[in-house]
Amino acid sequence: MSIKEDEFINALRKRGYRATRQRLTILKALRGSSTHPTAEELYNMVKPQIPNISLGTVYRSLELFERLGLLQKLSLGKSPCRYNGNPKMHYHAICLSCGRVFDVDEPVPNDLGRRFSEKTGFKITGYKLEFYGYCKECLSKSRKPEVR
Amino acid sequence: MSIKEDEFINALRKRGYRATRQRLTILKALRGSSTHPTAEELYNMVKPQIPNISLGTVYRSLELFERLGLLQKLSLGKSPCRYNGNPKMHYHAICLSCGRVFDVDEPVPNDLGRRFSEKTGFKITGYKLEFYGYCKECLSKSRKPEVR
DNA sequence: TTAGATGCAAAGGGTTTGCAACGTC
DNA sequence: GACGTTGCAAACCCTTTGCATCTAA
Repeated sequence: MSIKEDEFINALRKRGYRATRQRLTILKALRGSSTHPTAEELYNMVKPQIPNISLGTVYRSLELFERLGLLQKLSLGKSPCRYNGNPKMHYHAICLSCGRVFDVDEPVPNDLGRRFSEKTGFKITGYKLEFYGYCKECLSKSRKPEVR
Repeated sequence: MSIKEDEFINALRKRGYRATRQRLTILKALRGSSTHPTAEELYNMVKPQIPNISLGTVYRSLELFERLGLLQKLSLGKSPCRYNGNPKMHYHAICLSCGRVFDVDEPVPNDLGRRFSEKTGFKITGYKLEFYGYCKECLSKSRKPEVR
């Protein structure tokens, strides 16, 4: 865990960013969470350790982490964005009816996007795969399922 | 084209929604556009034909179309959401530096998500695959590329 | 006829931002 | 000491919503 922390600190310094207590604490909270917390949830998770941290700092850190490829940002319908700091890439399935986010544990085609990258010179640092549809519960409840 | 329009009208009526001029016009504008317009861009595209249409109606229609699986909504960083009405599924590659959206014309693994669906009873109506990274131009310009 | 849809405009709220103070290097 | 970062709170602006009116069925 501390080895990873060093890696993170180096990754920041290498690019001229500072390894502040706020950033370290936020990333640790994100990594330690198996859910996909919102910015506000992270704010509350971090507050016991840094009581006067501000929500703005959380947003600024998350934006930086995204640019550094350290997390996945999930923009769901109306609800606030959720952040996935799990280094293991995985898919999500999002229910269009209740809005819940499900993890999908399926193998990832490992050459996904390689051809595009070679053809265009686009450097892929990450990807996001989201399935949309309706979860079991909503399907059984809905009187008018909007399913193709 | 008119056949497709009939299909759309039926899809709406079947579920108790009305086939209004606004909805038909908005969907046609979206289908006829190869870019991924924002709600406001669609609003301006439709305005010549329905001068007193409101932005709220555009948003409400787009939200309905999404629930019906007729479009793909793309939530990009800070910019407003973009809507992809191209019936042919495709991927996108989003540059984290300049924010541009590139279409990826690569074959889609056709059984993606099938296992998850069978296992969990989740009914998949669509999916979204986005690559993140840095486009050629930004890579060559950037003095401090934030690339892993 | 009547229930769903629209137009309008105001409200909403997640996210961003300016600036002075602070902390890292 | 210099400059990147934070805290605070106000501003932003995309998106949603309430309500009277309209219209598709």
